[in-house]
Amino acid sequence: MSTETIGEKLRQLREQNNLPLRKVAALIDIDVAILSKMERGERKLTKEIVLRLADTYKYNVDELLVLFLSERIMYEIQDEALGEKALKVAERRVKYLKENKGK
Amino acid sequence: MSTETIGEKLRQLREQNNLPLRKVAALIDIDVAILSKMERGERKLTKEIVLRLADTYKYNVDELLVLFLSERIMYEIQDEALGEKALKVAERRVKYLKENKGK
DNA sequence: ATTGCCGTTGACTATTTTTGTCAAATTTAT
DNA sequence: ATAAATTTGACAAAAATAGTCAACGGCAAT
Repeated sequence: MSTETIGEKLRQLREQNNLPLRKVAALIDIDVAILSKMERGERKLTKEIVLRLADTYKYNVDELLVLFLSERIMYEIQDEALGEKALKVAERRVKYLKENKGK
Repeated sequence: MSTETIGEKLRQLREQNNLPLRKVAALIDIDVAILSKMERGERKLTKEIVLRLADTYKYNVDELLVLFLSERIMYEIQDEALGEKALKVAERRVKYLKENKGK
């Protein structure tokens, strides 16, 4: 199962491409320090950065985005006893909205 | 199905208790304007406020918290095509973490 | 029409969180 | 050892959030 964080995944991709932080940071136009922190989960990623990295590594964007979003979701319910219930409710509500989209 | 927002739910509860914003705001120690905005979804609620309101209205805390959390979750994936997938992945990951809690 | 009560709105400030920049320190590889 | 790569922390800038306040509008009763 995909138990890795998106940061770990991104570092893995970078290493597979044999690219140093320095180069990737230059390519996607952010500071090396920030990229380093993002890979290690010390800084939050943004959707924009994820997109640029997917492009840089030529990797499946959707897979990365799902990982990215799921992590943001998990962040919202961290340490919450009712987290799982909230997730289920959110799912039902999203589905409901979709069915009745546009009213 | 619970299709209402937590703001709507809270307003409903307040009205059922025949309490004016003014009084509830005083009870939970926030400004009337803020409470008004929270009930209408113009301002985000905080967990703390939800707890105080549940207490004020003597209403099921967990139900309100789940509603509150699910809304925060939905906020994270709003307009995201991959939202539902991300929710499912988040669920699986949360379960995984739970099973291996404490490592 | 005035008073009183309730809720809404917007402008403003303060506070907190997030983001960006940089250089020094540490680690890793050659 | 030295050079490249990465990590770390301090600091400033910017953005998001939260709080305060007063004016405004609706409505009912008189």
